[in-house]
Amino acid sequence: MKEDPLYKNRKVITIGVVSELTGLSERQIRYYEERKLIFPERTERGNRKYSFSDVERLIDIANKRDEGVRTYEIRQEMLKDKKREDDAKIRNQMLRGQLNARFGIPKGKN
Amino acid sequence: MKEDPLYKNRKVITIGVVSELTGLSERQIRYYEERKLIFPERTERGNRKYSFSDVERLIDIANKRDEGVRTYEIRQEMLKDKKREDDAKIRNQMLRGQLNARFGIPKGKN
DNA sequence: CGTGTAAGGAATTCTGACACG
DNA sequence: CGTGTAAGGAATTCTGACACG
Repeated sequence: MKEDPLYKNRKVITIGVVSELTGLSERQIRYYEERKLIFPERTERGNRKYSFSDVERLIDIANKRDEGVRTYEIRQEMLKDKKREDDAKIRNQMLRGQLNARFGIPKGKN
Repeated sequence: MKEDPLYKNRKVITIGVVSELTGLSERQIRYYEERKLIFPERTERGNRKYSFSDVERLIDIANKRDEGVRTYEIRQEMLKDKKREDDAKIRNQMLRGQLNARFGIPKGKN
């Protein structure tokens, strides 16, 4: 979908730097992964790599945790948001399909 | 000058990842720093951190090296480009100053 | 000049576990 | 549940140097 040069989503930051950037301990960062709140990639030998998006998400998580929200609840919210996005995407595609079928709208920029 | 959320310029990538991203050896990357072609930041204990801009510059450097351009020459080109930019910036500021002095143009963005 | 490599040490990261609560 | 910590090992990074050319 997105272009590759979206620096924001490229997983290139090691956990130590993420820890500095977010103020979270490495233990916390790894735990949030265990709870499926964050999904780093891995280097060949297993070192975690995060994107700027991940860093922002971690800051969000940290704020919610400060408010007392549990990791399970944070995950539920995430899944809800994801569902909304996916539904919106599907509605969009259906609309395009209809328009295209009836009027032969030339394919726009995605 | 620029906003902080410019992911492109934030120095967060370790040399190992930069090596993967550019295909250059760590030795080469450190050498280009020695030759003042690249300027990573350092973590508290001395580990180098690079930005996406740095990665792109390194790829440029690698291409020029492949063409046989020497590091010294690459540096000269860099300095020339920098001077052009700086001169343009100054001309721009002078123009703003003139306009402002004569017509009191409200301060624009930057 | 540009890059490879072996050297030795220090810092990083990883996993699984025990602890407290 | 969420996080700290000590444990042991493996991988990372650093610097200064020798090598070749």
